[in-house]
Order: sequence, then structure tokens, then C-alpha cells
Amino acid sequence: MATVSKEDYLSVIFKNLDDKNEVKANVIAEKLSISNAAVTDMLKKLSNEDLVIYEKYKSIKLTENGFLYAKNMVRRHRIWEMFLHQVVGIPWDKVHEEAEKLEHSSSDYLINKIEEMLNFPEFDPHGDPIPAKDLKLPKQKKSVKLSLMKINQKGRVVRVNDFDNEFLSYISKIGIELNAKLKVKEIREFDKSMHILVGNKDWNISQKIADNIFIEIIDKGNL
Amino acid sequence: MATVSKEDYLSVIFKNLDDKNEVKANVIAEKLSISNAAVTDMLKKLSNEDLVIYEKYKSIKLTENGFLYAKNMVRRHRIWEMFLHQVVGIPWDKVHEEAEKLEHSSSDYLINKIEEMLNFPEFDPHGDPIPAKDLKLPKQKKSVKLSLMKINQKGRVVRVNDFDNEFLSYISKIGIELNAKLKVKEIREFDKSMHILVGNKDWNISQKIADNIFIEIIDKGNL
DNA sequence: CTTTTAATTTAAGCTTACTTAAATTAAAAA
DNA sequence: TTTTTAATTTAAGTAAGCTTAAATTAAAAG
Repeated sequence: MATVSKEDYLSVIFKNLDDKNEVKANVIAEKLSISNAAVTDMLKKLSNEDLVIYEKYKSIKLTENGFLYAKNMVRRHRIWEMFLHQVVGIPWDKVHEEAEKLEHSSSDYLINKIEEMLNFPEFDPHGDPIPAKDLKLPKQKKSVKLSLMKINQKGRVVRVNDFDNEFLSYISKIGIELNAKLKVKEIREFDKSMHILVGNKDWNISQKIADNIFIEIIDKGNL
Repeated sequence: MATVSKEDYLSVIFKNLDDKNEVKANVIAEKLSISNAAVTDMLKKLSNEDLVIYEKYKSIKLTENGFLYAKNMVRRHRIWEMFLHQVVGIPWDKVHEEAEKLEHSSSDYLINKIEEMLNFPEFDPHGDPIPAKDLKLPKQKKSVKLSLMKINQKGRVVRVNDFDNEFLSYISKIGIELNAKLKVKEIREFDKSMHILVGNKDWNISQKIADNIFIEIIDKGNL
């Protein structure tokens, strides 16, 4: 049986898979703010339900079923985010935590209806791809971290990490939103902080900020 | 702490208060499909949290806090129903069970936003009043059960009970919706079934159906 | 007023999802 | 290769929200 708790485990596992498609139990415990012992417990249950591959002392993998379940959770989450942002008008930095609750309480029927109403969006308000009904992901535009851009390069915001509300709220305040154009004006080597132009305003941003904004470089056109 | 389970208890208690503003533990158990022993257990907890007034072997009352909490649950439920029906286009007979899940997973902030977006509706898709932010109920139009109408009386549907999906789905199919006009053409005494005119079509409905539809009688005008 | 019936409570036990503390294992460092 | 460290598991225990069965109480019927 799928409970809120199990759904959270599957989501966390999915989002933290490494290059070998594995996660350490360790990581799951941290992300969910629970003890390692609790994770061991639950992994045995998820394994019995054919959702994860679990062997003592080894890293965790998802089964085929587990992958499908987790992707569907991502789908629910991102469709809710899109809906809350576009239709209800909830600001960028608040949609994540509302969607976090709603994703456990909505039938596939409802999600499909909402998706239809939104005209089958491909990306959520943070630029993350929304899995389709068949759980396939749309292609994403090539992008680089803002922190890796060079002086005088221009680009368009295509994705931001939604790891922290304060971060989202801050970048939103300085005019950084999806598709916003910006230009790198200075980079200070000693702390890698940047001076950027967003619209017609100048801002200083730390490396940590720039690490979480993804840009599609544009060569032509003015800012 | 407010859990899904506690919220369900409070909702059921609120919806089943008698003329003395009391409910028997018995009734709660039936409505929630759980044992009486479980109800006793939970009532003690709710009492400790100052949500219900509980004394051994006596009927249950809500405290001031309990009333507020329960009314807010009703508010959440009905705003979700309205939203799902009007904005997402979910049919009449399906909104109830979706709202039943969503009502536990939405912040007051979100509910207020949705309410604003809907332009502060007073009644949900079944004609039930939606408590405002201050939890006050809008005034309802005077209405009578369809089953109590006389031959040749005309009226307008102002509310239906949403106790059963099949019922809602059926009456929707025969053209009965909020504000629909109808006229009683015949009443068969032996089973109290009725012959009614809805729009320009005739239908036979059982007493059980007619018991769950509420009508505002209209004297003038044609059908 | 006493008996019967129905509602309620108590008691013991279960499952889920957690906790802490101790034991074990695997991986990294010496 | 041995030792140390870090990750993981086991064991024992807890709280929430249920269950069934037995005991108690209140209300209804005689």
C-alpha cells in the first residue's frame, strides 16, 4: 500500500540517484530528517513491494515499478506547481511547499484534468521538466550554470534550483525569472561573486546564488 | 497536533450535531467506519486538545475551538469543490471525493488565494453554503424538499445533498442542476414517487431521490 | 422497580513509522 | 595487512490509530 511516507521515500531516492542510479541509505535519512534505522526499516518494506532493490549494506536502487512510481510523483508535484503559479497566482517561492502536500492527495484522474486545463505544459515554474502521462520527459534546452559564464556573455534563464524558499524569493526580487535575459558585467576572482545586469538594473550576486541558476547562452541581440 | 484523522473526526462531529448540538459516539463510529472503542480513544485526545467536550457515557459536544476548526474544514472542502467544478471542470459527482483528500493538504493561505480567485463564492456546486474567512455562513434561500411539493407547484433547485455519487450522477443526467427549474406533474401515493418536468422533459423519480433535492418554490413564470 | 438491551468503556494486542543505543560490516587510512 | 572510521543493521521501545472481546453503565421496556 502506498502511504504518504512511502511516497516521500521514493521521491527522495529518485531525486538523489547518482551516476550509477544508486543512493546511499545515509542520504535518504538526511533528506527526510530521520534516523538511519528508520530508513533500513522502510527499505525492507519497499523491497517487499518491489519498489526498490535492497541488499544489506549496499546502496539502494529503484526497480522498474519504483521508477514509474517516483516519476509519477514528480509529475504530480510539477503539475501542481504549474497550476498554483499560473492559475492561482501563488508566487514562485511558495509553490514548492504547497505542491509538496498536494502531491500526496490527488488522483491521477485529477492530475490529468489539471494538465489538460494547462494545455500540457512541458516545464514547471522553475524550468524543471514535467513528465508526460506516459512518464516520458520533454527535452531540455542546453544550459550552463550562471556561475560558469564569462564576462560580457549574455543569456536567458531556463531553470533555477528550487532548493530554498529564501533563494527563490531573493532572485525573484532582483528580476530573475524564467526567460529573463541577463548579462555578466564583472566577476570578482577572490570570492567568485558576480556583477550582473538583469533588465536595466545591476546586481551583485554570490557564487552560491549563481550556482543555482541555469542559463541558455545567447550570442546575438541586445539586453 | 492536527492530523488527517483528527480532522475527519471533527468534520463528522460537526456535520452530525443534533438539535442540542450533540452527537453520540455511536454515530461517529458508523460514519467513519471504525469501532466504538477507537472513537472513545480519540475523543479523549481531542478533549485534551480542547476541541471537544467529553464526559464518560455522555454525548459529545464541540468546544469553541472545535467549532472553529470544523467550520474551517467545511470551508476548505467547499472551496475546493467549487474550484474543481468551475475552474478545472470536474463533474458534479466527482468533486466531493477529490475535495475530501485535498482539504487535509492545503494551507489557509492557499485556500484564501483560491477563494479570492473564485471571487468569494457563497455556495458550492451542491448549493451548500461556504463559510467565509471569518467562518460566518452566508444566508441560504428558504427551500423545501422536492418530496414535499404538491402537484403543479413549480420551483428552482437551490441545493442537493451530496451523500452519494450515483445519486448526483443520476440527477445530473436527467437535467437537475443548481438553478434548474422544474414542475411537479403527478404524485403516486402508494410509493410517493413523482412525475416531474425538468426543462422540457418528463421523468419519474423515487421518493428517495426527491428527499435529497431542495427547491425554492416559485409562483410566477412559466417553465 | 427490576430486567433487558444498547451504548460505551476498558483491556489487551496489532501495525506503521519512528526513536536511541549497541552491534556489526564495509571502506578508508595507516 | 591491520586499524580506524563511517555507514548500516539489529534490538528494544514509543506514539498514533486502529482491532476484538469482555466489562460496565445508562436508557428503555416490562
